[in-house]
Amino acid sequence: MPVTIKDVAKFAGVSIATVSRVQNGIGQVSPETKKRVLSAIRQLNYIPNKVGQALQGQRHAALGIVFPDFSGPYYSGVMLGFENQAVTAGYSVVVLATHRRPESTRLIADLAGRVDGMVMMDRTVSNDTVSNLARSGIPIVLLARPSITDIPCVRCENRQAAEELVGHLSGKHGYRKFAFFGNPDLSFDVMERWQGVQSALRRRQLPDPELIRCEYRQDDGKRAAIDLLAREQLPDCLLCANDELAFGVYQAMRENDKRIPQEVAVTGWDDVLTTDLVDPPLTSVKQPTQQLGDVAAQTLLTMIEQAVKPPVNTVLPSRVVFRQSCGCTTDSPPNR
Amino acid sequence: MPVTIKDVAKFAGVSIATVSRVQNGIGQVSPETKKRVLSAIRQLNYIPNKVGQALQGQRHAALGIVFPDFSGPYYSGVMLGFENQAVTAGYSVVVLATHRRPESTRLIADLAGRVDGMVMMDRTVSNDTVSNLARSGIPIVLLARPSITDIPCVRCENRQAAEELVGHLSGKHGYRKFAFFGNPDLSFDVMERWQGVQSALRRRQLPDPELIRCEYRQDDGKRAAIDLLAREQLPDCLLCANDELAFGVYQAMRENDKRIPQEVAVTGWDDVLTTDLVDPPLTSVKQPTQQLGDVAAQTLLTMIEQAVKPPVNTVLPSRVVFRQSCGCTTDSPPNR
DNA sequence: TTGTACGCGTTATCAG
DNA sequence: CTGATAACGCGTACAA
Repeated sequence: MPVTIKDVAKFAGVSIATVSRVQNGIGQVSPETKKRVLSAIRQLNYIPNKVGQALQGQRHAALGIVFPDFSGPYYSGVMLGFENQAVTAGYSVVVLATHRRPESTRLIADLAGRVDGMVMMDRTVSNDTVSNLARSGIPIVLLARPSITDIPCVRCENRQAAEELVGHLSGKHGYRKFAFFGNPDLSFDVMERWQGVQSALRRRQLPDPELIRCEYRQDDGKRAAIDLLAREQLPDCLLCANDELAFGVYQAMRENDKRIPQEVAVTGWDDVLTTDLVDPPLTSVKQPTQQLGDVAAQTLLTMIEQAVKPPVNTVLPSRVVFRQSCGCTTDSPPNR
Repeated sequence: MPVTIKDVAKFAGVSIATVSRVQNGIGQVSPETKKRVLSAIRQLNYIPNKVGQALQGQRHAALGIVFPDFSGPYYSGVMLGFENQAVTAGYSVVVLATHRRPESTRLIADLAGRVDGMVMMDRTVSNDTVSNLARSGIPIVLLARPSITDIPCVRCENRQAAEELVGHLSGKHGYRKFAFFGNPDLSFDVMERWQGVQSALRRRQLPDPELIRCEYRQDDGKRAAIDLLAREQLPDCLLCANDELAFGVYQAMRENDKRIPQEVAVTGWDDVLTTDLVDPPLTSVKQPTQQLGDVAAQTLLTMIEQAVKPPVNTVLPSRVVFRQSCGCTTDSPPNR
């Protein structure tokens, strides 16, 4: 049903090659036939078939991006940056969320067959799968996930932010007993945050933090906090691996009439849009999500188009934003 | 560089057709050669090329989805539902955000060339462009946008929700002067919400609401609210076209020491994740975003696979969630 | 049971 | 300047 170059050629009374020449502006065509061809193209509303082009040109003009999930503003930020760069460079974007599906390895292999390069985020598949894929020749960039062999990776700084956060909480507010909400095994970022918090406390000779293992959604944080409230004594401060967990903790505290930060301080991570509107405003660590997508796309495009090796490690800076949930009375950053 | 069916055939010492037969389980192959072929496939790590398959099968095995933008939890909800259905049905998902780009018409035509069907959301391109595209034969589903000719559309209910919202605000709280934040020209949903509010007020013989024209982001709401605060008298209640606008209004009110809902009531729309955690908890209208994506994908798949005409109009129910920003003292829904 | 040959839509090459 | 033809990778009639 769709109109092909063949149809145009027949309609204009010329050869396929001539239509192609006009279409792509390559080679010599007499003004007269050119006009005839262009008119035929317009009348038939001919659009070159992408699949034919891909097959002949050995190029998909598409980039893939693999997420573990989609929920939350973190992912939309990354996607926004990635899509923007890709489309500007003339590529389509194919998305895939693994959702911890058992067949995700197959799905990713499929994806690799329809794109010129792909970005893989965090714990989407095993290192082995990534290595195999990379060895097969397709350009790959890792996102929020450590580099494997020499596959480039782009991520946010976590350890120094943890250091700054803990320094403030212990130094300015005098907290000693910390708990960390999150599951380091589920995400490389969470792992780094947890380790950063641990070493920052050790460096100050403070007690080791307690790990409250929970997933990454609001409900998970709420449940974990309710469990915690059953104890006789609360920690001084709850460090949450992301803002959604912190919001869940807020719910649990509100429903149990516990006041933040008077009875327990809370901090988040990512600094999503509404952190300054919740009650109390949430102290969090700002991540440059959109830039993360930007840089990942640019790195990938460099690999594809120039066949030049991009930097293996790109680390984007994070920044702690102090608000009132940590015990501060104003929203401004502290003078250190 | 990638290994093709040709390579496998040569390696196994059989014809291309035989490899294809084994690969797709169609036709008769002797157990012996089958084993040889399978071993070759494994050893060479052969993965059928999607482009070749697409060209020969006249099928992309991909769906497209076009957003005006990506920001915010509303879009990620829709995307989540859509991607899930598509992948389950064996399709890849190609995303595109128009961002009011001037070349969006071309970008969408491009997209149409690499998918089997596409969903177009809200005000991404003109009705004419959509009609042309549909006439060219590609299955299209409209999302949060009225049906054009007989192109199926999926959307959320708005007018009845507006009626319920206004009924509560005027009936229970006695508000009379309303202002509506948003730009009805930018989105069909906003248009319906605005019209719904207008007629609900008219039906009650209350003064016409004032339209405060602003875009859809938090900053826009904040700016518009600051302008409003310069007046001598505020309206009784500010109805925001989405939650982000409402959050912006919150910021403006907080910075100017105005109390919600005592000095002015505020409501949002969409009911994103943190509406119950802001101060005060935001009264909003819950939209089934994920289901929106689900149903859109299913409708599209019906059109593609069964060549059967799906329902032209699918309207999913919305639900008002009453919290404290409208003047209620508890978070539970009112008894009407 | 297996192999040959063609078509899908495009671009590139080569001969005229 | 133009047209015929090969090639990309795959599936599938058709022939052996």
